[in-house]
Amino acid sequence: MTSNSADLTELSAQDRILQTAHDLFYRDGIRATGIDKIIAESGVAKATFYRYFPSKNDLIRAFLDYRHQRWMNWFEEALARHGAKPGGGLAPLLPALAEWFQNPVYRGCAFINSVSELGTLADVVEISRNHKQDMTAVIAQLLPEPEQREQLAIAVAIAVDGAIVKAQFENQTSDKAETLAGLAILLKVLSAQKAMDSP
Amino acid sequence: MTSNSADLTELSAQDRILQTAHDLFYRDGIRATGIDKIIAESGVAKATFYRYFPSKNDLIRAFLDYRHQRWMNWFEEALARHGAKPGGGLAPLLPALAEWFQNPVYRGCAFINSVSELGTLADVVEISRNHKQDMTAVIAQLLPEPEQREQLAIAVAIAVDGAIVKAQFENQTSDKAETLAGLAILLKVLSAQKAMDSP
DNA sequence: GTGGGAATATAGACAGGTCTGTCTATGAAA
DNA sequence: TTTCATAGACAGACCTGTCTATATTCCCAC
Repeated sequence: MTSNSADLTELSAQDRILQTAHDLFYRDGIRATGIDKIIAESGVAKATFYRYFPSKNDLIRAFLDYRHQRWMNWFEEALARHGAKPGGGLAPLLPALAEWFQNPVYRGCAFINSVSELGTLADVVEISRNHKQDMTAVIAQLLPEPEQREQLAIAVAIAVDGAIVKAQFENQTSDKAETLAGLAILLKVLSAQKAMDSP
Repeated sequence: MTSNSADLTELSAQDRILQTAHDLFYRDGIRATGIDKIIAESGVAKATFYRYFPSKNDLIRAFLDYRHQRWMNWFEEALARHGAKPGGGLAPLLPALAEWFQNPVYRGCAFINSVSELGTLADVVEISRNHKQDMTAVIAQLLPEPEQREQLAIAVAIAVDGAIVKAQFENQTSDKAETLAGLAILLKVLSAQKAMDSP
């Protein structure tokens, strides 16, 4: 999920804007990033910017959609890399998330950040809610038991979101050990949930 | 934890500013709230504002300290109201948090929101980290086992933070049933953790 | 080959709004 | 008189969005 800003030259103007906005919005915050900065760093003219994104709010929505796509792709790919199979259990979650948390550009979940920052915009909240639902659906695929799978997936997603937040509070250069240890406990007890409930 | 804006008349100018800022920052966001709006709603003059808060950043820090105090007081009081005793277990957590999540002005955790919005300000992150440590310490008091109490408290705090975030994504007027059900599962399995580990 | 038009792009001036912070003038209470 | 307060003008920075002028490339017709 690294963004290679050096590769902007081969992209269309629209993609350059979107990728630059993605990086700056994620790093510094949406409101903290003026459109002139995006324009300067993506190397487009103002008229081009407004051709593709008629307003900043349009760009914000595009950013969230783009982020959703990228993140979901990464999430599923990282889980698979760590051995995920349908119904195979929660084990791949921890190393996959560790990968993300330990990325030097990590600054939490773009959707949580956006709702925090722009919670008064209904479509930001809607997009973010949908993102979390999709994340929860992927987690549900990991769970072995069809019974109460949805409920358990929600509980796991809550644990994941909590870890995402806590990792954001840890020093950026740290290995997020405390967060990962706490999440490990949660995933362990949630995995053991079925053993307890099985007759 | 209701703020009664109608009671501002009996407060000092400084407290009026602080309380007004608290309400507006929490409701709309810090950057979304200009100082002129705080000034207008607290009924002070600009010179008075700057007498007590030499810059907006000073006000933000004061807001976070004030919020910390208020929230921690509420948290401990709500747990006690729901039957909390040292070592008495996690049961009071769910109703206490339900109380908060179901408050019509609920908009998540001010500290999570602030880090999301202003993550580039080091002292905002520091204050927020300290807040979470204090919250975790209160949670630790609920746990019965001295062994691994710190680790378990961290896991519980992660679950709580996840629920805080998810409740913010639910519709503001809803009863946050999905979040509370998910959190209930987490607290149940975490509470059962000791039973599993005890010989 | 040349010229013209269309499409897309660049650089950036400009208007108007919002924001933070500085400051003046005045008023009220002790 | 001192202290603390009010109302609000003002400067400068930043922001979003509108618009002008210009440049480049491609395609087509002559």
